[in-house]
Amino acid sequence: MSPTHPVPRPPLSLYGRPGFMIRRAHQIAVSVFMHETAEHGVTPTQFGILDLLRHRPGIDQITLARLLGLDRSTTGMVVKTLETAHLVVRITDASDKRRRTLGLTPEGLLLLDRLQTPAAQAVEALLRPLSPRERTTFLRLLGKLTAAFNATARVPLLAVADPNGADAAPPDP
Amino acid sequence: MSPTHPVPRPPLSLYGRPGFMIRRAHQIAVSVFMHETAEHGVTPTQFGILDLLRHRPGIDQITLARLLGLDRSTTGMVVKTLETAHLVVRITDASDKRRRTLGLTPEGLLLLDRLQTPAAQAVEALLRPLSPRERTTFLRLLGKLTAAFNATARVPLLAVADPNGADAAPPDP
DNA sequence: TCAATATCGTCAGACGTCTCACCATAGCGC
DNA sequence: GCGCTATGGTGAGACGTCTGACGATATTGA
Repeated sequence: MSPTHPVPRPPLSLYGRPGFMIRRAHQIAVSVFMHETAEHGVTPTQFGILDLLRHRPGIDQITLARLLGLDRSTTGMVVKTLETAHLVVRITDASDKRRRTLGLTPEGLLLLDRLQTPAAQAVEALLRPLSPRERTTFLRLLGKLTAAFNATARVPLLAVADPNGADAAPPDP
Repeated sequence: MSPTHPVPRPPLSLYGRPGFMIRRAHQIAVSVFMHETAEHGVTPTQFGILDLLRHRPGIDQITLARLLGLDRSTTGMVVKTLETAHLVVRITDASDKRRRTLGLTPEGLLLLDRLQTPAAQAVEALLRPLSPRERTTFLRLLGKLTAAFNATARVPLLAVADPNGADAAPPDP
């Protein structure tokens, strides 16, 4: 029979599946990020939270979750980890005791600064196989695909608009 | 320097990151698959194993893992789940007692048949936001990106010949 | 005012995923 | 034959992720 594995060669329907390749791409993206930021010990998700918190300090966990496209449980768990690591603080909102407003600690901010370069390198490394033109196309199509599901997905992202300006953004009069 | 944040930057640098969008795409792909196949109670990974086992019955877990781009532990765990569900059988290889050759049970094969339509619908639903031309481009770039990492990724896929691949597939390191 | 509903958050359970450590078996070289 | 190394497989631990259930707090409407 086949004592040792023969080199495969079969036409596998699986390999043409977008879901399969997207999983692979995700796996690779995480791996590349972890490799580039190895010395800092953060995950892509943690980085995402830290990054968002710098831009939108004082938001609560639910808002954070919607901004990142995560569910409440996941967000709460990761934020707790970051709190334990003293990178993030959670303060119960006095005017709404259900809410816990979030913010970066000085250590969190420092770490985020240090992550800028490796994070950018991770992006560069991930897209290296594609030409500049292909990168643009790939990101555009990826954006089109994901954006189309924001309205229907289980956990749609919050519309992100408005740059410039301290306040604005959320509809909070 | 100490980049004290005046935050004149775009609101969320995160949203342009490929890693972030790929995570979203993965999340959406899984969600769409689960929705289309809800009545059958299988996950994309389980489906991948079932599908592969039909094409390559008798392979062992390690080969399966490499074909799917998964690590040994994950594969072992998922296969065990499938075995418990009587969809897959594991037989210790008489000539190499370390190996456990895998195969589909009649139930597994039947389930796989029933999954063909919903799985195809999941692919269709996932790609619906893109035009036919964009779909081709997207899949080509996705394939190029993932293929480029097969040699360097932690868990590279085994080389698999593509029936009618346009190009890509640099099978020479 | 008080009850119904909505929202924030947590917990438990499930699955996927990776790494590291370990066991059992094979193969190889001396 | 014996040890060394390679390989198939399992288990523990960690993290991310989702769903469903539940408690606490707000808001709203009769």
